[in-house]
Amino acid sequence: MLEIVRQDAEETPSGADRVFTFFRDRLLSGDLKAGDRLLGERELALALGVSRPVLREALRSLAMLGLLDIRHGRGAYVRSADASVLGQALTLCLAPEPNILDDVLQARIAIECQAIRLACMRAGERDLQTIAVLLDTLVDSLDDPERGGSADYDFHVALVRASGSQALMKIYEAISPLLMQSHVERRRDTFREPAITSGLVEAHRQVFLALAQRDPDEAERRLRAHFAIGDDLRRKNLISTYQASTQQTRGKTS
Amino acid sequence: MLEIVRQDAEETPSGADRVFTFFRDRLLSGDLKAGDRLLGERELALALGVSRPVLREALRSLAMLGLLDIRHGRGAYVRSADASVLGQALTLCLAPEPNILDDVLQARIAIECQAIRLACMRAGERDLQTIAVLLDTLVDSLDDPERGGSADYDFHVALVRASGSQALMKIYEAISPLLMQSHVERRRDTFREPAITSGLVEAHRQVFLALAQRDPDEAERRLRAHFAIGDDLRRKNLISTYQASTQQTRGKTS
DNA sequence: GTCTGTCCGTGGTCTGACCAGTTTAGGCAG
DNA sequence: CTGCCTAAACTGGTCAGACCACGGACAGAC
Repeated sequence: MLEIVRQDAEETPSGADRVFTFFRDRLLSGDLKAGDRLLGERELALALGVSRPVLREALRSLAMLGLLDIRHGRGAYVRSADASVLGQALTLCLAPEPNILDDVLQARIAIECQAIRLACMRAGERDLQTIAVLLDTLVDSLDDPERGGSADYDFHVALVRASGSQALMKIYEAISPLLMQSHVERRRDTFREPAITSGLVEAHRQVFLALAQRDPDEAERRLRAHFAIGDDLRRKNLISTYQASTQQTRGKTS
Repeated sequence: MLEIVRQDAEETPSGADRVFTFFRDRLLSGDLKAGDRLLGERELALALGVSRPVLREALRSLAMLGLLDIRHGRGAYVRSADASVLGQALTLCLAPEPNILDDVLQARIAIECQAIRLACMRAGERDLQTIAVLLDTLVDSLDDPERGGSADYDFHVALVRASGSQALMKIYEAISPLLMQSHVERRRDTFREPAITSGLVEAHRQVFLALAQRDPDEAERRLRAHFAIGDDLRRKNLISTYQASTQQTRGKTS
């Protein structure tokens, strides 16, 4: 059957907005797939009945949202959905709030705890193998804060990915940039103490073990214990910082 | 051969992008607060050294991201961060994925379970009172799918809010529109059966009780049980649908 | 055959004008 | 003097046409 799309005159849909929603809906419905190339700006403007500046405003907005990849001299291409935009949006939303770092950490715990429960039920053998490899990497890179932090992050990402939930994964990716902010420096301050790092590895191993045994409750408990340790560490670090124990002057007491 | 010194020493920051990031950073740093009014387009264009179309592209992009509220004849005003953009972005990101509804439900469970744990520790008396009131509302609106669904939603939102975590709250708001899609119809199909609805209320009550007693583990367990019931319901509904039990033909078996 | 330079199509920008809502200030009537 | 009503001066919204800058493709020279 033939459906005539009528862009009826609502209340001031305002040209650029019309074009914007036009393309957004095309993207949502799947008419436009990632990699598709759009027509030239002049042709599009003509086809949609708007001037080029207006068309450009809409296109630019779509590009800002990460939906389009506009390249000078090449053209505009549809880009696959990207979580980075999500992250930016989240950052903007949380910008005015204080104590965002701790808050985002709570979101992280939320996602991971649910993810590992799902993973216990749905993770495949390859998922477990991947995580096991990352666990080894974690052990191998204990003395390197850079690589160690990266391995740590990869481990947790693999955990979330093993849940098989795209929604959890996307949200996790979205909060990752916020997470990074505090993660690296925190690790930089603690990696030197062997008791801590070895405990860290042990915590990861226990989480993995519970996952491999497909025990959701146990896995979540281990994971929460792992986070609790980090929380303790952070608290102690805070205390020692404010106690003016100037013996370790490497950190900035900002 | 006069060599004219060009001011753009960078690598194609591309006018509109410069303006965009300029304002975005101002918003992030707090230089621009919600409610502030921007200068006129002509003045801004002059001040930033770009033409009006370029300035407009940037402004329009910011408006699309929900950061600005541009009104014809009035001017451009800074808008407080809104979770609706987050929701849109998430929708866009998850659009190409199948089974988004179930996935988003997993995210919801993740957020709520962590939220209630935090709530057990941080909820104030007024938070508990609010939730108690909503619980009563829930009881009072058992026979109305519209009001009942709304009360249900409000109850869970209050739960998350009681966690005191803005990050959890924002993410919850972001996934809410996705949640709504499946929530209303699901409830419409089940509200008639008294056993279910009464069980539903009981589940909510138990969650609240555990929260009031500040017992994180118990609260999470109750909450998970509550979700598990919904899951069971959905599964049974699915089964009965595919068993061609045509006695209830209101639902489309798309 | 490869390299290179020119050409063409693309997005990027500018200018200047005009249209359309919104506010406001001034003038006119009471 | 007070009140309303109109018109001017904002504001953003749109348009047209032109030109610049970048990238790739083709054709010519080596």
